[in-house]
Amino acid sequence: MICHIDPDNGLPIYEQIIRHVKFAVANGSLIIGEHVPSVRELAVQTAVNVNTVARAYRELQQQGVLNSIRGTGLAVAPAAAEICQQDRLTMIRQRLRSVLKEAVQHQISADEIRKLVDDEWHQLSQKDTTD
Amino acid sequence: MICHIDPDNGLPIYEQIIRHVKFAVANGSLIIGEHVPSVRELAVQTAVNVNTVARAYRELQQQGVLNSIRGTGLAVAPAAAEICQQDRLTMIRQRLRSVLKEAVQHQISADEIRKLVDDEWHQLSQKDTTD
DNA sequence: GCTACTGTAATAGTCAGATATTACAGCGAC
DNA sequence: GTCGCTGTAATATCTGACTATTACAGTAGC
Repeated sequence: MICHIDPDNGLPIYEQIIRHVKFAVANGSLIIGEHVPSVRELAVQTAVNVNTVARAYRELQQQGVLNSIRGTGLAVAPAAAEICQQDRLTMIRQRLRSVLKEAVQHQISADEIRKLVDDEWHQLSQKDTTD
Repeated sequence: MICHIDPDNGLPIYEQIIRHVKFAVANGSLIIGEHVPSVRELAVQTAVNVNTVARAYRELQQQGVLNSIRGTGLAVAPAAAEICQQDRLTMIRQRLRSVLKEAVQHQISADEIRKLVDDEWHQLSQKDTTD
């Protein structure tokens, strides 16, 4: 599992890890029963502290996405796929709503928003394929 | 000037105030030379600490949006309109980009995003008119 | 049983954002 | 000059996010 952390996207690091795992499960990069990277491994990989990864994993357990097998690691829970697929668009939707709320409040027009979205989307998806 | 603060939109309060003022100048709610609410007044109005408002106003001065007339208050600077109109879409664009970046990274399709945007925009603009 | 790996937890420290409180200097009106 | 407003600044305190470090218990492989 490859996990990019973006320090200035507004979300705390542990929250980004949670979302990464959920998205990975949702799109099949992580299969039920599969082990996620160990806290120490992911901590090194993302240049983040062990506790931060542990916190993310702890919350993922509480949400039923991961199962802990002490001494062995953490595996994707049976119910994870359903949970994560349901969350997939909701996670994006919530952040999107917050941005659009600001736009509406300040009389940005629907046309301007659509233009911004298309514009940014285009740039990002190009950048993504060239990475 | 009416200023809504949303504690859970990810942006710090002082940043939200800065943006509010800029948007207000950009769309003509605040005219050049006009006084913004005093730090104490806005602090009470938004249920926020005086220091937080002061910090926002300080940054707005540094950016050339406000002029301080000590003992009298803070007025919208002559250059403000131009600055704020240029910033108007950029402020939205930056937040939008961060959300879309996450979406692209996790294989959300362009169609899904457009649907989300239209959907959320529709709901928000309805809510906005009924407020 | 030893080693090496797991997760988990406690502790202490740093940093940014925000609060509460107090104080001070400048302007304007009376 | 005094009163009431303005911005500005310093202080202490709180919280959440994050880091660094250490420690401990469980599992697997040898």
